[in-house]
Amino acid sequence: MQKAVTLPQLRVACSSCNLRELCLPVDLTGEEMQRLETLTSVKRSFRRGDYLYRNGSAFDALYAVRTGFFKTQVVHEDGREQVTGFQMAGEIIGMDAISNDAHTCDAVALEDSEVCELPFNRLEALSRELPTLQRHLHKIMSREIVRENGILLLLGSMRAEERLAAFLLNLSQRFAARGYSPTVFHLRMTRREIGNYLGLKLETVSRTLSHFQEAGLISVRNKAVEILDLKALQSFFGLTAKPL
Amino acid sequence: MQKAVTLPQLRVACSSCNLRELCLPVDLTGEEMQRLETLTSVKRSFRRGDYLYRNGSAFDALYAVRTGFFKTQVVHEDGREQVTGFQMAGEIIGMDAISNDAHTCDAVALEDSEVCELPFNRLEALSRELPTLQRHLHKIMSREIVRENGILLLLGSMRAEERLAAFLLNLSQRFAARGYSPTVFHLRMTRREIGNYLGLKLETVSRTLSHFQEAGLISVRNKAVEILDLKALQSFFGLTAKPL
DNA sequence: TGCCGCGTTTGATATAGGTCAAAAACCATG
DNA sequence: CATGGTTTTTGACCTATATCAAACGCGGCA
Repeated sequence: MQKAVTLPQLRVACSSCNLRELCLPVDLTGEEMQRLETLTSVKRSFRRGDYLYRNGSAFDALYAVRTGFFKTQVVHEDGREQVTGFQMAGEIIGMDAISNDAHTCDAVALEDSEVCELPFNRLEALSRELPTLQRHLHKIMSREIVRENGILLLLGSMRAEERLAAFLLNLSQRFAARGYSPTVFHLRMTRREIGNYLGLKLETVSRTLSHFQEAGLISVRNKAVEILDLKALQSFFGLTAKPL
Repeated sequence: MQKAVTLPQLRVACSSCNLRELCLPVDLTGEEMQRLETLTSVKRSFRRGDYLYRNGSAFDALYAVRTGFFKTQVVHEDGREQVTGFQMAGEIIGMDAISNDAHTCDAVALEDSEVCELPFNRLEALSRELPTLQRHLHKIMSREIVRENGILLLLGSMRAEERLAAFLLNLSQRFAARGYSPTVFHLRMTRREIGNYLGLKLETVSRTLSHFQEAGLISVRNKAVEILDLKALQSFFGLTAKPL
């Protein structure tokens, strides 16, 4: 395999980025657009397993995933870890760090990935100039709060099967939003990571996926997943939460 | 008991509020302080059980708790509820609503309470003028994300005793920060609400509190709690997570 | 090509916490 | 201060998921 070349820091203007629709979909006039040009950001590459940041790292930027996949996790002092999310292209991470000027969790690449670094001071300054950008930034943070509320519901009151169904459906939607198949995709994370995220042990994840397969809801072979009966999976996690 | 008088909407300036240190502790120059005067907000009162907002309510303001206690909860379509937090004086709620221009959870008063309404448009406009206020607003939202990360850790990987210990210690700290006793306080919520928040059944909450009491860590009598051995409770939730 | 190690699957068994139930304590109300 | 409804406690029992263990399979590397 080709060795990674350490690229000279590549500067990219958000205004001309093809992920902008997902990442910063702000509606700007021509003049405002020019100001957005000033928000150029550095692109950085990561190999699988690399840390984008760690608990305690100094905070100076948010990161937009350009390609690849990350997980974020909080680490308890006794060593226990909790995966708090899986992030894919167009999603923004690092907002946990604003409150303390230091990151409070780890972000790890699950596959070779690239991110855009969005210097936060610059982002704040620009959002003082562009109210629509300001509002968008607020929305992104709010969305993260809502996302976590949803996981709380999962962890606090759903059974293993419901958690897995919700997890698969969520991935499905996000792939679809990026133009990929909502029914056929590859899991980038291990059973252990899925389990950790969902508050389950890896064996339970494996067993539950097998149950889904036996029931004809999905087909799994290692990391390759195909959703065969989307409706059934939805009803599963929704109103009709019956055991298989 | 005296009937609630429906007060004429009382306008309060944040700049002269005695909770400002907790709520909006921004360091402003004299001139900036004058601008903060323009952020006057309406004070509203609630009886126990009243809703401050509901899932679906239109969004136009954040709320700062002035007195009393609230809980926030998300409601799943099948009716299941998940308490996502308990809020006390100086804490700000409603940020979930920014992403959709509508609230995505309920906020319910757990006792007679008052809030300050902070019109979000005004807050945004002012934070464009006052970078320190802007940064503070971002910190508040970030803090909420960090808080939820912590609960994810609780729900995803801690045992019942650890969850309860963490819960009590968290309340203790927050009371202390407001000048109340960190060891003697009244729970404003029921065992069911605590359980719901922590992903446990009310019986488990009750039993676990009884265990703590038998072990001499706390004394509980209904809603009255006294923490007798703070260190032990801490070590409990921290490194030495041994069953009693 | 064959080997090694990690990830996954599956089974057998254990257990934390859930469920069901009943009694006791508490609180608001008339 | 008697009353009825809600909250809490406690006990007995049950179940979903964890734990422990073994076998399998796939992917990377020599």
